[in-house]
Amino acid sequence: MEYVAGNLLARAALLVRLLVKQVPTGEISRTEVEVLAELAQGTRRITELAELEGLAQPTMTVLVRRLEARGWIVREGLPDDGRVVIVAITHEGRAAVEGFRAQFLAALTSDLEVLSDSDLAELSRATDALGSFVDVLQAVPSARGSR
Amino acid sequence: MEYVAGNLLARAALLVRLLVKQVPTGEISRTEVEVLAELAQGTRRITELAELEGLAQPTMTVLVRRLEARGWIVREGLPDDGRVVIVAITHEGRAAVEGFRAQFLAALTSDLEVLSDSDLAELSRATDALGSFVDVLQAVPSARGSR
DNA sequence: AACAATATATCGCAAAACTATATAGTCATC
DNA sequence: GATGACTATATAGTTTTGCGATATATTGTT
Repeated sequence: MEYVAGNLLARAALLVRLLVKQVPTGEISRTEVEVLAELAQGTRRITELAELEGLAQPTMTVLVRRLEARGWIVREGLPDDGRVVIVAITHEGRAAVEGFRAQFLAALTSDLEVLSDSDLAELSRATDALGSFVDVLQAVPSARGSR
Repeated sequence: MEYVAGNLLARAALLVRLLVKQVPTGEISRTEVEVLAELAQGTRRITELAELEGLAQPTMTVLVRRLEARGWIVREGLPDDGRVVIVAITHEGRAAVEGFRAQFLAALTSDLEVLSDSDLAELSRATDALGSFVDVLQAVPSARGSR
């Protein structure tokens, strides 16, 4: 447990920086891709998105506005409740996510090729493990009100 | 390979944001901790540090200056070469890293406790895998000149 | 109707990183 | 041993990305 606590964050953060550096990110920011990827699984409210991504609500409002301007998402109202904004991904949005992934894969291929099969398998497992842990963190409201 | 390329970055980045959010970072920034942790393994030049951390050299210059002001590192010249700055961690610097880790562990414990033993073991493996991959990325100079 | 609560939007600001460039020191060559 | 190319670090200015505080609009409650 000490091991994980002492090293996971640092390594994950460093990994992110190094990976980002490899790819000429282009038109779309990392956070934007993540939001789009989240939306690819279904519509969300602004606040919901913010919580899932670990961002403040005002940040998400602005981000969503940007995505809308580029035609990657649409904002719909909820008939029952005029305050709510439902965000849904568009076809163009899905295409943008796919495009980013393809570009990223291309840029990363040279790095991944260096790895042995077992290293790659290990990295794949690690990807799963991170996903599970993210789910845990998203589930635990921690210092927020418990919804 | 597509799986890793498509998901690793997004999950790692999200994990970082969620984890950071859990800890009242306090006096020291994440990047600072990482640099100190790197220096705990031995002295480095400014440029070397920047490359290892995936940051631009001017960013590292400023960062190192901040760390020096707090007494966490010292800057030494190289007798042979007056241009070079050798950065070394101090006892206080090591203590700062330890302090951060302890604080981080405390904040994270509630999250890690939720996990089963096997999940935790998996996360530990993931931490290793990330470390290895980071090593690979640091070794491949990619779009830079090959030193 | 008045008031509290909720969802989103706006505003101003701060941190952290970047690019471009300046400065200072070294090395090679003449 | 002076000159110019090269290298290591520093400085300046800007951009990006996020935040907190607060405003606005809508809903629910008494």
